[in-house]
Amino acid sequence: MYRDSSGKTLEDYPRPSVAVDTAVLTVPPDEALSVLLVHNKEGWRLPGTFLHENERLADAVLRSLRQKAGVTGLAPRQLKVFDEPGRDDRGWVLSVAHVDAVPASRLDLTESDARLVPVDADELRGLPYGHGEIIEAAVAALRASYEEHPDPARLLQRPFTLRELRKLHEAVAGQPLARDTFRRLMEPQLSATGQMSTGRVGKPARLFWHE
Amino acid sequence: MYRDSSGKTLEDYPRPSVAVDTAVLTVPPDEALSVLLVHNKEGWRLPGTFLHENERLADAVLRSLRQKAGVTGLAPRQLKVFDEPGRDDRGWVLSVAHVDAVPASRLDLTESDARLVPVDADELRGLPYGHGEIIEAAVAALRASYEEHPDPARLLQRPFTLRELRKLHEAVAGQPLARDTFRRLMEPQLSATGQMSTGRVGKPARLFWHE
DNA sequence: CAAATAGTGTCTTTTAGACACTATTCG
DNA sequence: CGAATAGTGTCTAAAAGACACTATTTG
Repeated sequence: MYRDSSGKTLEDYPRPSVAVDTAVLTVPPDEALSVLLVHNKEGWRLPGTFLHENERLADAVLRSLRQKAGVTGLAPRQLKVFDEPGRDDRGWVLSVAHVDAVPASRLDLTESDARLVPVDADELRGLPYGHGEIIEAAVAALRASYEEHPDPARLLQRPFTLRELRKLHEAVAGQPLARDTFRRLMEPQLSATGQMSTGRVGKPARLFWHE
Repeated sequence: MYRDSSGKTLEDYPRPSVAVDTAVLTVPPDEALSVLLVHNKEGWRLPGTFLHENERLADAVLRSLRQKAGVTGLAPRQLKVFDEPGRDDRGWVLSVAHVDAVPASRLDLTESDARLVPVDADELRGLPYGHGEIIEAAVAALRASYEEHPDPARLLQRPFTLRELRKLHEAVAGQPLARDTFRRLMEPQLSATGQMSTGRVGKPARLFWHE
């Protein structure tokens, strides 16, 4: 047992509880970029949990998402630590905000108190515990990661046309993107599968994949 | 006192100790971008401290820097949380890494076990507790902030010539910068003071200030 | 055939980089 | 005067944006 110069151990000093809260972002088919909210006694909020003993923060995030949205296999990224004393009336609580993105098809919202809300909804401005601020930072982080790369969060699960990729980017960016500029930036980073899209109106498009 | 569904309070669950560690970056006159290290029983490391009860993380950073380098009035920025169990043999310790930048003239290294080390020194690669990784992230964050703006960390304390500003940017970037491109980017963001530099060889240069 | 979409080419504008030239000061 | 630095102009190359045109499919 480690003792400091006054003979005390770390356990003799007060310690905060540590929580994780996560903005899970997704793009449902033909819808806008949305964030996952869960319901508890106090209202709608980001999914979160308290850190267990000797658990990694990322593992606590995965545990909370498995329980609250039935989703697994994510790769959460830290955003920032919320440390205002008094922000949680249960006591001294630090919260480490995270962001992650997941294909909408992998979220199971059927039997849980969970739903998706578009990230520009007014409702999100008023969330307690700084959760609105977390969502803003999460959206900014996702937008930055999509700015230069085709699909860093792997939101597309199978080969896609340039149109499908552009529609995804437009949902993430929240604004339309020029077709030719988009193609010029993305095509060099993609590999053609050799197959073509079928079924819809218009000339069939090449299907691409990346990495 | 808040009690959960099993009647327990937050204090009944195990909690980690929380520390802060800070990479303090500076550019001494005519030297390279450097980081502040302090000495303790185990060797050289980044300055840090344990978070006190109900203290803000930024305040813990300021407290540790006041004690260990006699510097005040900084504005620390969070980088990331280190959470590997077992990273600290004193027990379960989370560490929140921070970065800050300060004019070299404001550091008091005379009577403390502290020194400045250039950020590209091999010695920094081997620091324990992920401190080498913190320094890399801190340098990247500082470089990103100087990429587009004249002096976001206020490392220049009085009016400066474009040459002085460029030398600062070259120290931060770790590489030479083209004179004309640099001027084209920075001059629109500066205000001329109307005064000129004196004393050195060459044509006197205009002195600028910003904000 | 009309509408919709894919694929490609080209022109213009903007920006970044390279370089050249003149101006002013110190030693 | 010569070296060093400031200030400005200009040419070129690269990138971004706008637009036009052809090709191929569905209904």
